[in-house]
Amino acid sequence: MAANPLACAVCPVRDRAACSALDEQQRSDLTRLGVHRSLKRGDVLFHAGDDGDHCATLISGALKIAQVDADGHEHILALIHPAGFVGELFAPVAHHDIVALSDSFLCMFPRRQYEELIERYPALGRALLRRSSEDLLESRALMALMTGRTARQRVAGFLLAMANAASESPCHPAARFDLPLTRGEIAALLGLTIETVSRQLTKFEKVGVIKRSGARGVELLDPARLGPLAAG
Amino acid sequence: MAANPLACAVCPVRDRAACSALDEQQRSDLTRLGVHRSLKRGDVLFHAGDDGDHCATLISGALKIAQVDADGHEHILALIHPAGFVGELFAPVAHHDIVALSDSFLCMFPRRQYEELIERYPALGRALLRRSSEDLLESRALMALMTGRTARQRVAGFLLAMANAASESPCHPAARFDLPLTRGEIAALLGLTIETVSRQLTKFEKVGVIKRSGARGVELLDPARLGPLAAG
DNA sequence: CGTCCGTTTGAGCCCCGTCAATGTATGTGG
DNA sequence: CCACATACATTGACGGGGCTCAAACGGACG
Repeated sequence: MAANPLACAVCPVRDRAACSALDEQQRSDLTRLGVHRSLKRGDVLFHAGDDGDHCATLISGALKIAQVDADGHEHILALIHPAGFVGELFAPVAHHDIVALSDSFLCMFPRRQYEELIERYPALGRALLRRSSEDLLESRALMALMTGRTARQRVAGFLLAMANAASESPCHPAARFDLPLTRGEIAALLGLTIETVSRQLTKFEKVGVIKRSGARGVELLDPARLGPLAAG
Repeated sequence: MAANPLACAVCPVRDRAACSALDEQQRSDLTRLGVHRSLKRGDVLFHAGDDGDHCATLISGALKIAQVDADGHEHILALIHPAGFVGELFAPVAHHDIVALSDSFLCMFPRRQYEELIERYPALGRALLRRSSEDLLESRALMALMTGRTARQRVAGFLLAMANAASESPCHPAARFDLPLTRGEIAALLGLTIETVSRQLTKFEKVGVIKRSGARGVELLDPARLGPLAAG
């Protein structure tokens, strides 16, 4: 957890994050508000019930939006990727836990002052609206992935989604990547159990669709066959 | 499907919808753009793949955001209630089908001109951001309702959600209401089959938690017992 | 009265959750 | 360096909940 002056000039998400809607002059106002913060895997950024007095932009790494139900089981409601925005501008307290899935790096801002900047610079508000709309689409895609689909379809769909997220170009999936999630987290995301996820992965490996290296590494040997597995 | 001049003065959602962020003068600009439209149950407002050249505010009734998967099964991704906003401002084409669940009434706007109005009146953009954030929360609540829960828990949670939506005051559920969804639509929303939904409802009635009148009517005899059913 | 559409109910089976044991990687202390 | 502890992953056996297939029921409307 470190705090440094921001360095937008070399920021890897400077032209994808919400702040990219601002010009140099406007961004310097934002710079004065924000500080960097780094998280290690497992670190909690916000806790459900916390005062929602900060928000942030993810620069690198990955976060999960999670919730623990009455039975003590964790449900993962969404993943946040670099350039994503974190924080609830309109809720008095946080609804969910925000936890780092891998070592991560963020720009953090005091919420109140960030909101003032939205009023001062409408382009920032429009950029956030765009991000929010994209998050909504992604959330609905995740719902479609999970609703009324078998374990095989969910795991196949998840692998495709992770391959696309790992790739720089959004059109073609990466052939080889590391999962930022444990089996338990995959299960919590897909609404399955650890054992079922594990069994599906072994099945995929047995039929030659993927190859596992260690617990996290995945290589897509036959991406073309994964699509049909996810659909049918 | 009718088109009339707008009558904001008597609009039932005039202080909850996005346009409530505008003053009289600004709203009159919006009025010039929009027309009313009424839908009957089953009417399609937007089709997936359509040019996203219109957006709308729902005045009364209810809509579903739906998608048909490769197997031909419909998945319902979200419900839209009065004062809700419909349309994708940042996508070239519609991702989902938007269909009326019951007879509905909307304000429709050409998207391009609506976007211009957002640029001219930043308060409108902020209101939409707020709505979008709320939709996101709702979408994630629906995910939590469905993930890793039994059929009984899902149907119980669904009944509670519908009772709250049917009530005017969001705190207390309505004791008696009509479901705007068929069994098939409930199943498509909860990720179950028609048969399972039907069986759960008969079980609830047998143990005296609810009473059914016709296919659509539901009376909550013992709302206090429904919460635990949904949680545990 | 008859048709159509949605709902209800029943019978059987399979997928996936539960419980349990084993395997593997990493770190810690002697 | 090895023994040990911890955490995560894999694999197996078993049972139950929900999906599939199938039939009967009920209301709306001509």
